[in-house]
Amino acid sequence: MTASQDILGRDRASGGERGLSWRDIRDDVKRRINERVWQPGDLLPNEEEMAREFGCARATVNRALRDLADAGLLVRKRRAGTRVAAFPVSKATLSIPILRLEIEELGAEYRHALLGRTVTRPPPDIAAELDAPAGEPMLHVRALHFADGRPHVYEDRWIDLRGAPRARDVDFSAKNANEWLVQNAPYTRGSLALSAANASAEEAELLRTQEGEALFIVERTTWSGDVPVTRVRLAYRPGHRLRTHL
Amino acid sequence: MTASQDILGRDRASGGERGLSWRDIRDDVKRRINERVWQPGDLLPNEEEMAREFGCARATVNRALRDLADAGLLVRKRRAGTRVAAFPVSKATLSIPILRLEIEELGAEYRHALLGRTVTRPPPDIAAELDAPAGEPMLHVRALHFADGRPHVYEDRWIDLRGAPRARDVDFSAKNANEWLVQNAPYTRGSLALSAANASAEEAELLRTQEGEALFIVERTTWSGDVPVTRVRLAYRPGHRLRTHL
DNA sequence: AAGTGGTCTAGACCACACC
DNA sequence: GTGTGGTCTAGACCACTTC
Repeated sequence: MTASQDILGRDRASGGERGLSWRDIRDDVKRRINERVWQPGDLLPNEEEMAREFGCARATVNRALRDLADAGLLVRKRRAGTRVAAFPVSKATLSIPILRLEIEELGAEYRHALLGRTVTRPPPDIAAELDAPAGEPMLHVRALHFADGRPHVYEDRWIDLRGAPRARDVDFSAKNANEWLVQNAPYTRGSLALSAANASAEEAELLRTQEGEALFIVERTTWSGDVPVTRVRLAYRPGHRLRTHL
Repeated sequence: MTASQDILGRDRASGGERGLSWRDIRDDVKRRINERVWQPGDLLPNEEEMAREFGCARATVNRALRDLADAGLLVRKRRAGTRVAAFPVSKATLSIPILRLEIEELGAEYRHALLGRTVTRPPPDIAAELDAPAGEPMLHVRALHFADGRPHVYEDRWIDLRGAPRARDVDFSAKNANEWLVQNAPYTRGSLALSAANASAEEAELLRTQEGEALFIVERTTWSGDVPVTRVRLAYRPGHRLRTHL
């Protein structure tokens, strides 16, 4: 049996069947981009050629390059080939767990308080955001979520009873609306907006801070097909950071 | 030639080779979860069985289920099988382009102004965040980015000259630091934090707003291996929203 | 020990974009 | 038309986890 080396310098028996893993290839391509062997805008060899160079199947190269393209490092087009992105876009994935888990993962004790529950017509901006008829009454739920007894998030939520009819009969003082909806009102699409806002007098009092303090705001709206499900505005206590890695 | 129907009710010629696409399978599984055929926590059939049901190769089922697991809808473990996530985590992908493109995509004209460029020792919190020696001098760059002549973002950036040595000789009044670094100082890992802060007097003046206004803050730190590259704090003008979909 | 997902292979055809 | 990535297949072996 003769021995050979693949492009990464690994010894491979010539009779060996299994080549490099797609992670190996991904990492090597990433390295070449970082070391500027392939510069922004450069055209990479096609998949077949890379498969030959790496000594693996084309599907393996495809998996590796697809991964890098998903990460924003490569731009792939049929016929045009694969290029290093001219401006590699940082893509960060925000995982947004239910509030209880978010707080418990901080090592804090979770508690919530229902502040209000009414069925009423939402203000026009809320109805418009949900693409709902203006006159449609919705369930309006307001709650405060605590971490170790301190107010952590103020939740202001509108629930469309057509998208989540069973919500009408749920006791949201026992099970919070956030958690109930995640498990019982699946959505097919949603929008998310992150911003900053000065605390109103009411928000300041609830979050035990001063009026005007900068609050981190998360607004989420979800639909099931074309039917609105829910729209929520979360106001976090001052100093809160949403962290992730790149 | 006889005809049969696959599980989705499509007619398939019995001699036909090609089954459903992984997207078809993904969508059908997603539909069953939304319609609560499979409920949170439920165990799904294994890949081989699903491949038989769908009339496709196991690899195709794998691709579909892997996609749903990446999206947070399924939890997959070897030997234990595939389950519907008990608390489907919303995962949102934030694409963070360079500031010029972000502004141009709003349909606005981009311009930037260099406010300052010095080589000095960073304050302790910056050095700590970067895991850099406290005494190490860094390049400190401050700039304002305009959209249609209005201040849009205030950028306060520290550049570690060990991670990006060539930055010392770049004219950041011609090419902004954000763009230059993206193309010339690749990183292997980074952290991102989103928060809210009240505008300082200086920030208010630069962004042409009032002191105390709530500003949306993005802080990004990147390293190349263990070497710090850069740390930037972006303060957006009041009202800015970072949007994405779920 | 056994069952599950994870991955790789070799080959094939397809879809799209550019010519 | 032609070249590229996109996907599917059938089979195989592996890695991990639970039994």
